[in-house]
Amino acid sequence: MTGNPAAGKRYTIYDVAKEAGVSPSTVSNALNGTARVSPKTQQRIDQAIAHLDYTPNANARALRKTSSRIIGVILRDISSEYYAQCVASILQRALDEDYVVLTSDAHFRQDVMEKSVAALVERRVDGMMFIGGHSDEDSIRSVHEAGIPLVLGDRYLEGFPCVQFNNYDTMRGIVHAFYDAGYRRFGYLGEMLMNQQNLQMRFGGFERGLDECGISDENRYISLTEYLNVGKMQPAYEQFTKYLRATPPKIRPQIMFSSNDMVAQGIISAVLRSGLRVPEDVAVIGFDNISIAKYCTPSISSVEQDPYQLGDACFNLLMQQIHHRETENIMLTQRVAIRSSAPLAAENIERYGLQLYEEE
Amino acid sequence: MTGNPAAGKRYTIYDVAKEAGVSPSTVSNALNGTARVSPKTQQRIDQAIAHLDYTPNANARALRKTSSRIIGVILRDISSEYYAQCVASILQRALDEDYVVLTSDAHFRQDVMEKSVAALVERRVDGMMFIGGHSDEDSIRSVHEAGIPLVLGDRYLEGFPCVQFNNYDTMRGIVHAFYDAGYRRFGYLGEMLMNQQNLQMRFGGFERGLDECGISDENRYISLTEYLNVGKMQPAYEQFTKYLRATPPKIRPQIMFSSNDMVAQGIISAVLRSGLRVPEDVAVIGFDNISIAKYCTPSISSVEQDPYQLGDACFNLLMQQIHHRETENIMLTQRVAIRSSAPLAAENIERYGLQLYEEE
DNA sequence: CTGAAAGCGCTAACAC
DNA sequence: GTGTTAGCGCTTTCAG
Repeated sequence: MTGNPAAGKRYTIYDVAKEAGVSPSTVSNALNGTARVSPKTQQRIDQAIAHLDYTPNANARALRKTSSRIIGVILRDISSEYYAQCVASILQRALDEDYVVLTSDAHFRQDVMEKSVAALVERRVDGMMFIGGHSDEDSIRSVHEAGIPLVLGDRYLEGFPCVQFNNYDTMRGIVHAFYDAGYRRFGYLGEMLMNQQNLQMRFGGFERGLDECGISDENRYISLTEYLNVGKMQPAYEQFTKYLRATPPKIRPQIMFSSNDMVAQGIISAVLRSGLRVPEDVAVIGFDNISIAKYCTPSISSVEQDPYQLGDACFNLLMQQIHHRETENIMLTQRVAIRSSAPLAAENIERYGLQLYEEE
Repeated sequence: MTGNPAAGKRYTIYDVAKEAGVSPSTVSNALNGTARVSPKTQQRIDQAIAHLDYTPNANARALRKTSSRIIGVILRDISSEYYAQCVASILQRALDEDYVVLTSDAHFRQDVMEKSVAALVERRVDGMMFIGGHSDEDSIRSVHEAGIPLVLGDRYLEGFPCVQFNNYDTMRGIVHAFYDAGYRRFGYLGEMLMNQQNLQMRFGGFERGLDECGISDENRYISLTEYLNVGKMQPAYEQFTKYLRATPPKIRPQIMFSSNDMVAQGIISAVLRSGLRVPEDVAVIGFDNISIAKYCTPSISSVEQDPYQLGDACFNLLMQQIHHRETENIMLTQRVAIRSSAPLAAENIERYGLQLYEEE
């Protein structure tokens, strides 16, 4: 709090050393615990630091050391509750471990992704996390080739450390569970799969389940639309409204699966505003279990995949990578939240090895 | 793409200089456009850079220059769609302007806030943004005293550059509008106001409106609860369910105002699950206009305050601060999205100078 | 336990 | 147009 130098200008370790009557290296040692410092000296240094309101310059430190203690996080799209919560957990872990986080949002664009990656490389981040990515393999490979530790979150790419959810098994199990409960016509509405590996797994599990249950093509309504990559509810709403209008009741799916809760809500909305009922006419199940899902009318059945757990696991894995420890990919377990939009008995869920999400 | 040095180790400007047969300063000039470089030399340098896959070290640059081209963003709580979207717009602007963003989430805690601020100061950020803060005046003042440019977003603090929304006028106007439409008993459910200036303004405008309309105390139901600072829907739901059970119909509010859409949905949920109707028995109006609001059943009337506009304005203001230009505080205009949970004729809204949010 | 000196990678004077 | 050199603030040998 003592008078600072001109704006921007701050005191250096030399100023502290002079004030404390020791050498800069001793101050450095005291600051970092690099070598023992006598209690007396320590105290004088502490006083000087407090007196000058000295703050070490982390950029200078990063320049000198091999590590910057910066990690970079690149998201496919930060502007959803789900990924925001994931980031929140990463930020917390980082703060605890004295890392600082450079965040970047590619919002689905390859060029933005490349520029973001370049910026992080220039800052000499100690490691990077790619969360929920999309058609950006080149960027990832280039980071890897530059020798920068990296981790992929909520996706999988051969040869890279990953944290994934068990999308395939979950979807497959849910299909079986609803089949057992008497459902015979199934629908899916979601984004184009393209390079989104997590969505591919979901859809793969879905189809596998249908195959195993002997559901024929005419009893499947499948719509993968690129519009959903941008907006969520509006396109889902419009698309499904149109579909309902054009399709006789006997043909339309008894249950709709969707790629996230926003899309699910769009579908529900379409059903209700078309004068039909959820779940009696069409049941709907979402993904992500966003916080509002429980309170919607009807409440939305959803697949929960804990974003905090995701962030946490990514952080752990990245730390291991940075410290050159052996790592194994992490598979996190999704849980099924059964609510009004697609009701089901708990035992139906658990029979297929799925975990039930219990409301608090 | 040529073989990199050992992991982490990268080529320097000297390597590029040697490869191109020029001096480091020429490379620097070529890189930064600091001085004219002959086309031939430029080309040789470009080749060398490409050949070595050279990336400048931004930390070294930051050490040497007066600016780090890092900005710090500290959020009260990043884990909501609203603030995530605000961050998204900041990230985009930053990328365009060649800044890099260190993000921090205080999640309402003073100690976390302090540690975050310290970390950003160590990195010598060129400026900081405090978005949606809370009881952290000391941190802000200390940053200011350290001579670091800063901006406050979605809040106001005397003496600091701020970007705010017109909370007071909006709330006041809405009260009048609903009064005109015949409503006589008003309620408010939200977080404790404490140091949250934006909430204080909202509540202040609310009370002012009621006073002007001559609404007596017994026709006001006001609940400011600290539980809402943590969860949103669950506590709102529980609280309002309890309230409804304990309160005779003639006394309960005809319209409930709430501090955000999550709370609004909690209230709506409580009303519906108590066997009452929205809006016939209790109308409900939220805040933030999150993307799902339009698609809930009933759709939620809400006050829209564009998070992208907020982020953008904060970024602009911070740039001005950094470049020592004169700045004026920015007041952004909220818009009222009228939907089923609290219907109202458009002219009622516009009569009080409020802007109507038109659905796309 | 403490100090002197070199150097991390870059830019900015200032020569040429 | 280009090169030489010093130094940003720190850590790290290596002596003492």
